[in-house]
Amino acid sequence: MGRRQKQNKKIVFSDTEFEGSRDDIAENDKKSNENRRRDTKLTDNKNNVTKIQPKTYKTVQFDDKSTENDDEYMKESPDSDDELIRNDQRLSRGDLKKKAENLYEVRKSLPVFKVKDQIVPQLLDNPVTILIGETGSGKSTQIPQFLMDYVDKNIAVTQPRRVAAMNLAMRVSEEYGCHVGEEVGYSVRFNNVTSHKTQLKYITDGMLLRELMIDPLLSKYSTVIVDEAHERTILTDLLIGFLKGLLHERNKSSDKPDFKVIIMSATLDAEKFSKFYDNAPILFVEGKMYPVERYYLDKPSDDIIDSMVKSVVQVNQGEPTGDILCFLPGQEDIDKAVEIIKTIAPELPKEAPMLVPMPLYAALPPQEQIKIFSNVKKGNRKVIISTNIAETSVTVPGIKYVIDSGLRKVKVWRHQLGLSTLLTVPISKASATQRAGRAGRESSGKCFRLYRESDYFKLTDTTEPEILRSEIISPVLMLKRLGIDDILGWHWLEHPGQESLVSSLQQLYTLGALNNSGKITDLGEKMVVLPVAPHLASVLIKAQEYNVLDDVIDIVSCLSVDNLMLTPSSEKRDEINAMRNETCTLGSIYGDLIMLKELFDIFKSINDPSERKKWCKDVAVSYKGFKNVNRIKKQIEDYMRLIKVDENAELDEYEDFEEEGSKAKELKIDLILKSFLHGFISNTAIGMPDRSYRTVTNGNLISIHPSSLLFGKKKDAIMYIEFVYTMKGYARNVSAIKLEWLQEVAPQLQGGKVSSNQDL
DNA sequence: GAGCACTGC
Repeated sequence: MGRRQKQNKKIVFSDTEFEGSRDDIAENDKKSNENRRRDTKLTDNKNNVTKIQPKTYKTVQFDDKSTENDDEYMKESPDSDDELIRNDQRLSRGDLKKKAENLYEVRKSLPVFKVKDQIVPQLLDNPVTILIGETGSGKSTQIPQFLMDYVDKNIAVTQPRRVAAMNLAMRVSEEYGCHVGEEVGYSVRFNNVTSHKTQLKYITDGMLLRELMIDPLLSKYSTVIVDEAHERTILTDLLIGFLKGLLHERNKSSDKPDFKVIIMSATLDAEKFSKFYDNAPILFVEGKMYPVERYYLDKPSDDIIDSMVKSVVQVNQGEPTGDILCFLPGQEDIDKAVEIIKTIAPELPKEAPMLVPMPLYAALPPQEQIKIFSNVKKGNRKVIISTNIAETSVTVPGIKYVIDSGLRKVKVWRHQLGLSTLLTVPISKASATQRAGRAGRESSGKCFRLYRESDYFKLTDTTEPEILRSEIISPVLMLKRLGIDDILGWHWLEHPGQESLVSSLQQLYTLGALNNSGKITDLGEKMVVLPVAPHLASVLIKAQEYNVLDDVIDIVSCLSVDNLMLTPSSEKRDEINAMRNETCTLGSIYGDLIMLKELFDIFKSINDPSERKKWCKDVAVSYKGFKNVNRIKKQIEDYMRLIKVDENAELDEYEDFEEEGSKAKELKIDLILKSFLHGFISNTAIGMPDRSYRTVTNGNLISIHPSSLLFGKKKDAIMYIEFVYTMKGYARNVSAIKLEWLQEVAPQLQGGKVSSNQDL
């Protein structure tokens, strides 16, 4: 390449060597932006690329909360995210106005505020605008407020994460001078804080899609702003696609367009969005980041944990105060690294700060996660060792050094095989920049990359959009709900590929969501409403027929909560397994679905919160998780009433297993499992004489996952909710089923594959 | 016979 000039600088610590380059991130990103802009002009003259720069640009230390939208996660010790929301309801209108006036001074210093007069006319003149706002530009908080003065009807600003939507609404309502839920509000799952007054609504993209399913014209809104579009989640991609059709629909009748779309994104992907929306203009606003120096290894690492630990020690001895953030791909690596640092920390030279390692990953219990926000003793140095969660979802304050393995874990869906694989893969350049940027939020910092600079140049520019490597049954059902017949020819922002789409259509047909001509059925309309995957939605509807809906709702709710079952440490493993088998007498025979039901019943039966917590600890389940199960259960019950599958079937009075005779209990369990079998008929396997299992669909070898209560038990046939491939094929959330049920539930299964005569 | 990254409804 030779594009960049280097002043080499070496830091040496045993066999970990960094080759330094003095470029900082801001500088380098600026260069690559310039390259991109040049490319745009070269390749597409019609693209109107406007670079807007603040007239008077000076360095200002921004209030963290005012400039970014992904922060403030888990600062207290909440049972649920919603308890994070500060309560400002007691302030008078006058006090609110005063507060807003004070905040106005801060707002004025934001880069995007300084170019307000240049941006706003552009946004007003075009039905679609692509706004590239770098980190710290203030785009998420300011742009929507600018527009409030000009547009009729409501503005929706979408966010990929709930916490971001809630915090942005909090902040912007303060700036605006109102209570949350008045002129400025938010809408996320379980929480709709809006009123008839609300003009500006921060909303998760999932919630807006849900609104779109109910009102396909989004007639309440004049403007939809899609924020963080560069993250390319499935839901954002879908939304961007739907909005394209909607622009056409809403603006075709009148000369004056009444519907506006703004795509806000970090640096990359601008051209793609612009082309997708018929060469929409691109605006560019610089952000505010402190410089981050980057260093590379001069030979590749052969043991990433070892290199990570050595680098931590090296930074600790060679660099002034400031905490360290390390990126490793997964929990196992992180736990190992933490252990090693804990062990060696007391042995290190006393001149350097004492290292205090802390793990950070989503499966970590909340009380452990919160520790990363605590202060360590003077003279100590925090070392946070994290997964990708610290790249976007959690912002750790006080970070001055980032050490990046350059790896992440990614779940890849193989639709041909109907299984998912968890792979460790190199990150993208965009991701590497984002990780490094975590060191430059409060002051200048340093980033040490545990790979060579030549390896960096080999990385892909951006992370592959999620839609290309995921199961897309639910998106396809949404398209069908909106009456889109030609799924293969739809204007996908990223076309998922024919195979993936055809397989989704076939599965939806098998579930009864589509008819022979590929149109959505009544059942499909009901499934799209339920806040669970289509497979589970069909299970719920079948359960109502079998009159076991309450039990199945409980189980489905448990399945909807991540990290409900905690994985005990290796020393405690046998003890916990024995305890779970003892506690769940039925689960130990029938499997994990019934175990979940038993555990949830016990959880509900304990009234005293501290006793509940103790019980959760004993059987290694998440307390917070079960509280979420309760909320999801209530939501599903509401939706089931809404869609009224069977007028005659009513939600039963709650009865738990203990109150029933053993015969009745057995029958009920059969019906519960049969309900699930209707949704998961292709996730079944037959027990072989050698204790292995072979899938019904294609005879592949499959093993029961060690986390299952049925692990090591011999059954005639099993049904599983998920099929993952790690060291080998594993079935997760396994239940024992009777062989004859397969015939009963799916006679067409005979002789192998589920057939489909659907005309595609 | 041995282990799952991150979100969203």
